[in-house]
Amino acid sequence: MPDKVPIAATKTLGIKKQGIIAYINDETTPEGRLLSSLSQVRTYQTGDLLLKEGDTATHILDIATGTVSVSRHGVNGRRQVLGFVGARQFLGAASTPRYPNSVTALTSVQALAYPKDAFSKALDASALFSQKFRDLLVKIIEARDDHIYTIGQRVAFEQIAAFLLHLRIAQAGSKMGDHGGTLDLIKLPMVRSDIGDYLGLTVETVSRAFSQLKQIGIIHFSDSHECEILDIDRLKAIGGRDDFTERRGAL
Amino acid sequence: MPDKVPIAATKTLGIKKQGIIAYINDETTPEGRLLSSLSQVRTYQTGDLLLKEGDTATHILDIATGTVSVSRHGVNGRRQVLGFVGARQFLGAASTPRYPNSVTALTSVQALAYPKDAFSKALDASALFSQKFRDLLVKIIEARDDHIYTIGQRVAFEQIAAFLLHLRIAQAGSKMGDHGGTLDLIKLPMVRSDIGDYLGLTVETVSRAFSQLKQIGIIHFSDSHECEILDIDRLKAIGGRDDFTERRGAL
DNA sequence: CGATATTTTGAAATAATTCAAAGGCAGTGG
DNA sequence: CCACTGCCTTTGAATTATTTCAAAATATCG
Repeated sequence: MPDKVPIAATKTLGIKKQGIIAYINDETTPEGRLLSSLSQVRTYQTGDLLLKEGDTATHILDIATGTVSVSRHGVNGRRQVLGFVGARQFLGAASTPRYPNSVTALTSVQALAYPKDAFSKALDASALFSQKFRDLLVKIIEARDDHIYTIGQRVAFEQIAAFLLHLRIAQAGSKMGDHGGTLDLIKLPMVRSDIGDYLGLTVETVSRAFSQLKQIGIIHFSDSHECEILDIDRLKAIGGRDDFTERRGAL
Repeated sequence: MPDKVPIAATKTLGIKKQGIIAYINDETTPEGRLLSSLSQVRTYQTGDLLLKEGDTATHILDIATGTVSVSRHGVNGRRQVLGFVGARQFLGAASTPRYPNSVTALTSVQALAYPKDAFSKALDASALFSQKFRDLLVKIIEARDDHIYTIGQRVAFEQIAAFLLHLRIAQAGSKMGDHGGTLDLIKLPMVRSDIGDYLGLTVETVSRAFSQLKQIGIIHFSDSHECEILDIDRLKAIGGRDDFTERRGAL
């Protein structure tokens, strides 16, 4: 019986539970099982490129552990970071034959790679999987809309506050079922220039905004990649869009 | 035989061909036909609200004629326009029970309203419809990414150029099969403050950017809502992100 | 045609960038 | 183990893009 289990599935048994695709994929259909068996585990180091904009789109990636940035490069050295993607989020959906964005590892990363064709077939084979995947896409759109609102309507100061609130929710989500606690200790795996490119600001402005929030006692940094929220209410007053509902999935 | 055709379908026969949903909906399935028959035509005047953020999400709207803006309102009078949506684009997808955005008519508008439940069922019933709809969602994400890049990385001057290029492609798309010509005569159904709220700029800055482009001979306005592109190459040099592939669908 | 809203332009104020430099932290090799 | 190197972060001062405030010109609507 062990020899009937596909190699990839065996290898990935531990990690699979962490991927959002594995979570929503319907393994009651033959295509669903096939998709599951065809996935491969890929590991990356900090700084590695998982996907490169312009490359032929062959796989859907499902982040199991670690964090990546999704970005797009302009002609003159400009770069826009479109999002930071962590566990239980996926990457690689494209309407064209090529990836529109680059994906870079901010930490060491374990990802599951699903071949695009098998992925499509599994979606076609299961209305439920299709439905859940569609829901993830809609949530990505809603997250992009939040981002657009932040960049378009808020000043630097508020953008940073909104960014922290956003990370807070994202990290609360990935901790679901965990030993609770530490909701207000935010990990920032990205460097300041990533944050700047995410918000359309310079590193200096990002740094100044953090300093401002520190100075008025709203946040505290033990080191520059770990932020403690001291006054969540005031932080929400500055950067809150009402609530920030939890959103999952990312592109 | 005529009495077997559903009333709504009869009434909407002329208009249906123009909606993107009718275009991609698979009427070979019973649910597909049902969806088609359940749609109703709605007409709006300039300024009317088609959907209001926070209202219960009951329908998917498919714009047949006219243009609308999709926007989100902040607490302190701020407003972010997320997109301008014209013929052959749809609205109303939401991951929550309520619409996340408001939709306002910029011109008189004819739209087809599909009940959400019937819409979901039709998607479940047809893998092809589901696939095409998924593709529209991915294209919306890609359009949002273009928008984020524009707001985050470009200066006012370039944003306006990019905006014009974007409209140009959108309008070229909706003219497909038309008597050709006039690709470089851009209609601007929205007012300057809509453009400002779309790009995160003030009306004054928008106006100044247009004036700048006029002065260097790149564009010309016959009236403030009709822009002629005189030098497309220079416009692309300023606001072009490489290409701007044609994108369809919108949220 | 008059009244109202939109667009444009100007001048002053401000937020953010650019340029510049110092301080902190991590990794490498003597 | 410490010092050196390189990168990241922070802070300061000058510059610039955009906003704000204000008013005139133009278009729109009843």
